[in-house]
Amino acid sequence: MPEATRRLEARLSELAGAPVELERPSDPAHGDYATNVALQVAPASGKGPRELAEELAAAATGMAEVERAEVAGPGFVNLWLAPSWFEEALGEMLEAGADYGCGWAVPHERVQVEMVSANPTGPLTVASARNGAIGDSVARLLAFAGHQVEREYYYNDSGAQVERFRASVDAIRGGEEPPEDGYRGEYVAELAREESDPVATMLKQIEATLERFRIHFDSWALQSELETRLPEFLPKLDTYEKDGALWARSSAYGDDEDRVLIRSPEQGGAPTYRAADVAYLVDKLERGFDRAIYVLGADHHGTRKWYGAIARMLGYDPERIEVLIYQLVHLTSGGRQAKMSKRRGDVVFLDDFMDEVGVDAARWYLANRGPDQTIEIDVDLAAERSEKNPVYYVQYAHARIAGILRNAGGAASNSLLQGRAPEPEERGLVKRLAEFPGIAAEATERRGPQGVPNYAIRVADDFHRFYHHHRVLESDAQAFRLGLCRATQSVIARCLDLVGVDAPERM
RNA sequence: GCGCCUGUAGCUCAGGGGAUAGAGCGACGGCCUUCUAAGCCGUUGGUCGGAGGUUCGAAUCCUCCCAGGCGCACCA
Repeated sequence: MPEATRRLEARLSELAGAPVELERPSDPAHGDYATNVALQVAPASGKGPRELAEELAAAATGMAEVERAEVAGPGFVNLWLAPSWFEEALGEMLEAGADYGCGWAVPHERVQVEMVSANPTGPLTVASARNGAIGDSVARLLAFAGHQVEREYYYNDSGAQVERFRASVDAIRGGEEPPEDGYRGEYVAELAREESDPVATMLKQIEATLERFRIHFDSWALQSELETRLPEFLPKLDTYEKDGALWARSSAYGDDEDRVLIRSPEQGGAPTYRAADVAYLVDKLERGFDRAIYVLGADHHGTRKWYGAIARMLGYDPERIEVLIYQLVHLTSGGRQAKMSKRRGDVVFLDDFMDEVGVDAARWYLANRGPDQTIEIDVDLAAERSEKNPVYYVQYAHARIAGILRNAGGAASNSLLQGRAPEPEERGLVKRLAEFPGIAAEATERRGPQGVPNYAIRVADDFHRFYHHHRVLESDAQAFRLGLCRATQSVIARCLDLVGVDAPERM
């Protein structure tokens, strides 16, 4: 929020005796900013809301940033901003440049975001892609907010699934069919033709796919390695034996049920995945992360409370553990639906999806929707490289601005109106850009990136409208409009970057 | 049966207490000798699943009901 707005809010808050949050009304007839504070405070003050609103409006009229103030409806105060507000706000953005809206978080934390973490038993699917798109965008938002962020991939290289996978490859190598509960598909046959360890090959392939998807991992954690540290942690847990197995009494610490840590002898006596979870959680926290975020698909939501429970059991502050759940993804093409399951032939792999729609559209469509929504992506629309596709609409605004700036050569850009009143399209655009820090902060705190791309569409709307109505170069307002272009370009580039989409100079 | 998520325009979805509920796609109609028409402008289209409740004010918060998705392993 611009400093000028903060000043306004502070002074109005003092007058009203309650915190004022200026909001942007949807109807332009209601001014540039509005506040409902009179409605909220009136019951306690003994005055009528209209009367209070009148007092606030009268006081606001005298403020330098305010051109005009009105009372409307049951007691809203509507404000129209003075030219000086637009100059100051744009000036702030230009001064901040690419850093506009960053670094607001206090205190800065060390945060680990663990994401994707798919078993290395097959290529990544679109379901894992949503995990990555959300996790990576949240990581980017956290870093933008000022936190120190590390991305980690945790892979299971020692459980029953991996053994089944290896057995399937070995079977084909021996000229047999994979076992009934094994893995099939083209990629299994391909791995069987190579000599290398299929798990290692899969991991390499997964990393390459993720790099292509623009997710870079700082570290990779192995389940087998963490399991070796179990003897260190098991005695610290609240456990009991039942039916020959060792159980964690997690239900006493907020989990829905108790979980088996060590299988009974009849089941092989090996540690479960849950046991490795314990070692991993301690490992994360002991490595010094203030916060550890797990990104899990809805099919794992049953274990959501487990992580907090073991933190509590081991005496750590459970607030340091966060579990982000996202719902499933369906793809449609020509009205038909593809279901994703790694063991069947009709899966949609992330690489195929990127081939089909491009990396930009893939990232866009997977970050575009709230994590709580089960989403359906129309592959045909996502693949369309045209005006129908919002991702290109936004990129086009960026490229258009790049074109103007190229044509401008080194012409001066600033935030000075030189006594001119800003045009409606200029007002709209500056106000829109002023929303950006709030949008980024809200997306970060909600751990949901979807607000960013949706906001970027609004910025592109406002820019295209401004562009259509006003000339930038060789106009009387050239320097101001070039400044506006620069600020817009930088906000669009940042929005796209936060969801892992490129901002092209030309299209 | 229990738990989590969801139900908003024909379709896919924004919307996390405010004024007349928005966008994209779809459908229909205008605008290119001017910095990129991947653009702009307009029309069409909604009992916000239902019923109660809280509030000056509810798509938004609470309760119940209905419908759908996902879980409820000594798989992960």
